[in-house]
Amino acid sequence: MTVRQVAERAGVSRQTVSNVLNAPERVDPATRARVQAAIDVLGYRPNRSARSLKTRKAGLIGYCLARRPGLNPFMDVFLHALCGAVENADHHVLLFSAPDGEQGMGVYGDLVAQQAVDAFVLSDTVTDDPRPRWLNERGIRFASFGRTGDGEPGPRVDVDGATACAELVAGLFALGHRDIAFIGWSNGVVAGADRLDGWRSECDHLGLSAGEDMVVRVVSDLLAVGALREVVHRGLKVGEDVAVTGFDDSVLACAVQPGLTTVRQPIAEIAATLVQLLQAPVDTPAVLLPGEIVSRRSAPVTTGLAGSRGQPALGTR
Amino acid sequence: MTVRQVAERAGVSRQTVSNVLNAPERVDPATRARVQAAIDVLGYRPNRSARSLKTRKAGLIGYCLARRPGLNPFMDVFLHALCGAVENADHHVLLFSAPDGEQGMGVYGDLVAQQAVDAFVLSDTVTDDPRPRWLNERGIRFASFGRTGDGEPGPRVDVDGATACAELVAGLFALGHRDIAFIGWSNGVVAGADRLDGWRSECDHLGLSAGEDMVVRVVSDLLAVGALREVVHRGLKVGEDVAVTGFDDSVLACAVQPGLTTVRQPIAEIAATLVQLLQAPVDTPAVLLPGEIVSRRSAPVTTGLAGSRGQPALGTR
DNA sequence: CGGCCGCATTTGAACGGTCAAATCGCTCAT
DNA sequence: ATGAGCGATTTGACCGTTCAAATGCGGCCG
Repeated sequence: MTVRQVAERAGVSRQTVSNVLNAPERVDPATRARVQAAIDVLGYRPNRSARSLKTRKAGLIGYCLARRPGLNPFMDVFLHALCGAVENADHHVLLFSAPDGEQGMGVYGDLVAQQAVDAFVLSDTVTDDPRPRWLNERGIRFASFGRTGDGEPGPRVDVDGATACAELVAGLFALGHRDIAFIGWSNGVVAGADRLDGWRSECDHLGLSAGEDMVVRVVSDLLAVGALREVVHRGLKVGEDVAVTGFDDSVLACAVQPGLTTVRQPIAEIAATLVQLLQAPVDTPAVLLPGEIVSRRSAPVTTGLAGSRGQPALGTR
Repeated sequence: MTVRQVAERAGVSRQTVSNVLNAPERVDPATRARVQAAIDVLGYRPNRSARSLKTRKAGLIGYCLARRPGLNPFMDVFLHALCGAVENADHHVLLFSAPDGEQGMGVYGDLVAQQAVDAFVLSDTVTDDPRPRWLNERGIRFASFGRTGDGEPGPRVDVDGATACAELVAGLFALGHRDIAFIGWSNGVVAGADRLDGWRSECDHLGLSAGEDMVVRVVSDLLAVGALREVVHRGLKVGEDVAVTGFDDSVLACAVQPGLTTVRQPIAEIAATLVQLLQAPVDTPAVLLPGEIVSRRSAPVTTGLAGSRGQPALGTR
């Protein structure tokens, strides 16, 4: 099924069919309807390869899967959102894998050289991630999801961890807690630096201690579950004696007992923004989206915002 | 960077360059080396669109994301494995989403009509999943991962749930348990029917009761976690009074306390097999791969197989 | 010495679109 | 009546690769 066959059936030339699809306003409404009818009858769909060859656009966005599967329970839902957002732009997501660090860049480069993808979406970025710089140096379009170092080039979007953490601290304060510690990843990891900042500034604001002795560096659901378990182990009541909060709203958060209060990431917006940013200039400032605090029993904060009650923990009817 | 430029630099014709890449044996070793050198120097990578256009192969395998993100904790690691297996065949994975049921098939059809993908890998199949039949009727290549109804056409691969469940029952029996129930999904869901069979036959074999009153229909980690929690709630000791096993070896399995004994799915083999099966005739019988029992504290079975000890539960050093 | 075979390599055409420029048919002003 | 102007449509060329057929070139045989 080609453009010629449609053209023949509609009694027009191939270019007119092409125009109906790509620039309908150039075609006379009557002709347009006739061509559209032919397209519908024949079930014609333009060949992607042929179109790509001429337009020099693949219609695909590359996404590299994290090297450590299973570690990011958030990835599943993120991919889903990304896929949807990309499809809204009449593109698709091409998955691939690559070695860690600098040497993995060859794969990125090859994909572009082969014209297999038009741009990349980066996530799971690490400290000194070579990707933003490498891609930028070669003029390859991309957009990052969170967690890149501040100096890194390229448009990026992230959840406003600072504000969300500050709100969590305020919420815990309102519950009567006065000793609020911060457990995060090891010092080198970029992720969560802003969360630490948010915790610290709100603690300062409320006159609470926020020294290094209070920083153990868990701001992820995975780490929070570990903390939660330790609290139980010591015979303390979670949500009363000790409140625990996470950061992700993964399945884990509602799977554990008691349900974990976390910050839900506005994934759909994140994905949509990423797709927009693929068109944006490299020097576009980072877009920060607000996270939504989801209150569960591990720290029954009230956020004052409507509709922020999370799904109940699993298994409790 | 085109095949012509490489040809010119190597002092040969374009076709010879093409042959070096696609049929090296047809080219004289000396010429081949010269061309290869030119390719390396120039960093030439063949244009995928142009190649696709001529060969009528997209070099992409379509994979539809499950409509319910977050429900399948296994998906993350599966996608990773699939991606790797597909890349070994010099292809890539194209992600897409589609509405449930019959109406979603339009998306599958369009992708093929556009020549955007060569074949599909199906997973997350449901009862009366229209996809195998629909694709088969149109001669579209695909391979399914588990859980299709028995009558469905097309090659498929699955984990041998029957054998794995039988082994679990035997392991529990050896631990002294005599009342072994089966909790599974609701009756309609295809998934786990074989697991139920395995449980039943081994119970019969050991002279244990396996009537309908013992069937509650959890053979997934998610369900197992619920069961586990209920046991704790009733003040019973998991792993001693009551043993609980799951089926997936998801992150959940080692995140809960005590760690959950489950069946690890041989994901890499599954993915590799799926890719192989894409070339196989539609009437290829289903490939069953053995699952590996991972013993944790929720049911400390000994399987007699070496190396089947799972990662320790999270947080226990 | 001419013709034939086989291997290595080259040439022409085609894959299915889209871009850019050309053409067509009308209207309207000169 | 002529031609400029304009919108709608068509034609020619090209994107980069591979297939199929053609060509060139030795060696071998008769």
